[in-house]
Amino acid sequence: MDRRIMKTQEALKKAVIELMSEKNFDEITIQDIADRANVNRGTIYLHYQDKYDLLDKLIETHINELGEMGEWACELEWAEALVPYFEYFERNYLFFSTMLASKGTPSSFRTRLLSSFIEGFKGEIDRASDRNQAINDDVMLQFTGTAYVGVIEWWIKNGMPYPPQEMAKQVGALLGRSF
Amino acid sequence: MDRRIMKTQEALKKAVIELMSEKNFDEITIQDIADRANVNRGTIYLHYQDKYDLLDKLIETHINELGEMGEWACELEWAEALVPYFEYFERNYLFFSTMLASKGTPSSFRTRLLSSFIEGFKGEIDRASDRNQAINDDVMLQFTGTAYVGVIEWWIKNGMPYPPQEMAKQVGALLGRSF
DNA sequence: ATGGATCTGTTCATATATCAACACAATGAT
DNA sequence: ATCATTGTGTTGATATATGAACAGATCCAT
Repeated sequence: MDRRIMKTQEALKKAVIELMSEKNFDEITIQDIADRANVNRGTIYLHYQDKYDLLDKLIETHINELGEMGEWACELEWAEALVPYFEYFERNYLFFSTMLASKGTPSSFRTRLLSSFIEGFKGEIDRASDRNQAINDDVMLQFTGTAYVGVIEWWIKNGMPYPPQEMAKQVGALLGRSF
Repeated sequence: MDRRIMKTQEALKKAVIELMSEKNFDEITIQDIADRANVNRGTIYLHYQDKYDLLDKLIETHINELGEMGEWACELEWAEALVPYFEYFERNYLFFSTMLASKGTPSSFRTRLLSSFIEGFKGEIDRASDRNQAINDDVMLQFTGTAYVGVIEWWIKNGMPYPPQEMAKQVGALLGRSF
């Protein structure tokens, strides 16, 4: 991909995140975004339909990156496999805290995140032993998925009180217990 | 000036400063700068002759900005007039510390800075009273100029042990005493 | 010294970003 | 209601940045 495209899109996404942490998404104008990103207003339309599309693509980008990390980290123990995730959350703190906090966010981010996790969890259920015999996939996935999202949400909103490694270890233990 | 030019040049200058704080100027390659600035190698030649020209313009930019601050701040007491200067040094800490530290820097930055200050000091000498009767302009300017540069150099190299306001007050008092 | 590898400075065709201008919609104050 | 203001999305001409390729220079190990 052309360097200019990357730079422009990065700047735009960063700008939206920053602005959303300052005011409601509705009151953010295209010109605001352009100014913050130091980009011509028209340039935005070369990449996105409108500000909703921009927000959408921004979210999608992160969901996708999380998804790809999953494939990469399979074949690992939970406690280890989770480390890159929590590091990712930490690295993109402003994004996650904004998206999880912002009320006016269209297309609830939390919901999309949950779906993504549930999708990733499929195939992790231990059907070898019979301890999960009485538990439906639906129930299992919903249980672990919401649990996972919930801890992340708490961790982010509370300013990441523990380091990513620690979180990975503890949440990893709990997930391992559930599946 | 076109936004793209500004962004590119900013990125390039930032890249040079960073790289110079890591290795000797001689061993910095054009490709290094391009990579660090996330810019095509050829783009550099659209703005500068070579890396020496880039470094030169970088220094010139700061010298000029300092010069313009002088005109703006005249008609003020020294202690107040110096505040924006020290704030400027603080804001561009990496630049000044690198330029003052780097041995391999061609066209000694310290010398250019001194000339600039001496130029700015002209006209500040108190000829109204007769306490400076026996002192030549040359001597006065060289004295105060090197003193000023010296304190700045010390302040920067020692990690700015006092806040800019404090430095402005103290150095302001000393300069006022001299002129 | 010789050859391979890296760096330099330049060129070209092409892609992207810019600015200014436009018509139109939405908003808000009088 | 109306008018001025602000925001939106689009267009066209132009400026700048890009990547690839080139020839020559410099460096370095053999």
